[in-house]
Amino acid sequence: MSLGYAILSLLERGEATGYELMKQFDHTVAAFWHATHPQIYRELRQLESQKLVSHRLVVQKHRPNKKIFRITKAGNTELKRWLEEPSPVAPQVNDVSTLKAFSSYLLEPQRAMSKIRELKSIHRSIHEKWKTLEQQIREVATSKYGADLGLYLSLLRGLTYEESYVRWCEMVEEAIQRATVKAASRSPVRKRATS
Amino acid sequence: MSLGYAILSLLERGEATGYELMKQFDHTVAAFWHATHPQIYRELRQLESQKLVSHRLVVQKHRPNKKIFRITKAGNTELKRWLEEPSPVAPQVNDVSTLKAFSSYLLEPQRAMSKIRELKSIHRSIHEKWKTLEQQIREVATSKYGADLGLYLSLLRGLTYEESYVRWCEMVEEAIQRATVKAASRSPVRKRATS
DNA sequence: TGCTACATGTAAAATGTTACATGATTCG
DNA sequence: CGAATCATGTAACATTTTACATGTAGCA
Repeated sequence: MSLGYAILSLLERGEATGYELMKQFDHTVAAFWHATHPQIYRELRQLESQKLVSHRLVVQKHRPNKKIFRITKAGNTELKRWLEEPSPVAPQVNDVSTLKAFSSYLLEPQRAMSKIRELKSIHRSIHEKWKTLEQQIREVATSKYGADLGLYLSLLRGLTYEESYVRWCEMVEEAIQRATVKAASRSPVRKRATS
Repeated sequence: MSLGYAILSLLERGEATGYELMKQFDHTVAAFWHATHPQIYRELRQLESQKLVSHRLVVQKHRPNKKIFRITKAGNTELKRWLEEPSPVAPQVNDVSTLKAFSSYLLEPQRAMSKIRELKSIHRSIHEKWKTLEQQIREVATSKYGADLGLYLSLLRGLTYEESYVRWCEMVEEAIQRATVKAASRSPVRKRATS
């Protein structure tokens, strides 16, 4: 129940509604976790049944009431226990773009090339976003050992991940170039590149 | 049904049994896709019902019979169509180790430090494995535009991914160091580091 | 004799996504 | 006046993981 621990990790930093947790997944911790709201509401109910979180109801006029969740003492203990436990080494898996690269030889080289350039520009801009954020919080986050440092560390993962994605795109471009140039240079007087 | 396309991508390179596909997921294309055998058998049945793959039965004595699957013409067409279609940009998500780093401030700095070093050594050795493989196939794979190039490109993704993971671990070590040293230097005559 | 590899599958549980459903407020 | 945001949830569906189940062959 990793999602449960993700929620506990957020609630450890302060109480929140399901809706707020959802937004945190989409923004703050997007670098390493994603969850949709039905998932979150379901998991919150489960965590509550295990007494790892509790909630209080805030009655609102002219708006639906909200349930503000907080982590319990038991939840805090469980979170710490889980931190100590060894994590399974999950290899990088199920990346659709890499899967497409695997079969990209079925496309014309020029087509494959333009696809990879599109992908590069997307990841380059995500990388820029992380970079900006990193610069903004670096000083404060690394000035003391606490929650901000944790946020900073996970943000760094987003940064290095996107960096590696851009780097990969560049290597793919080079490799395609090399493969097509080499192939062409072996038959200099050709009519069509692929036949 | 991305798993379906992963299977079609493998079968495009040659026929295989469900068992062989499973092994390919675990070894050859482990850099970007993972699937368990119940998943593969189910997906093969589904692909067959859509006429994207077909199979022939090979009767074996003293062993269970095997079904050798191959991609159909329709499957090949569908694979090419899918390659052209734009992929959703999936951000890097649901990494348990990064999630733990997010809450690592709950552990003693020394404990967090030793955890990240363990993680680094694991990813360093995976990285080495990809690096060796890359060097072995680079020349052949980039000498012509074909299936080997595709394999090479996806392997490069595994390489850059693990590289970025190791780099991240190093940055985490540095950041923890900085945060604890800074905190300590603000109270030079201390009895305990954390109190 | 016990472990690994071969080879296939089912069943159940857990997890994740998409669509449906409600209703007020704020911004342009 | 329409779109986005706030705030909650359900229902149905799809996907993924784990455990169960079977049986042979080869190796140490």
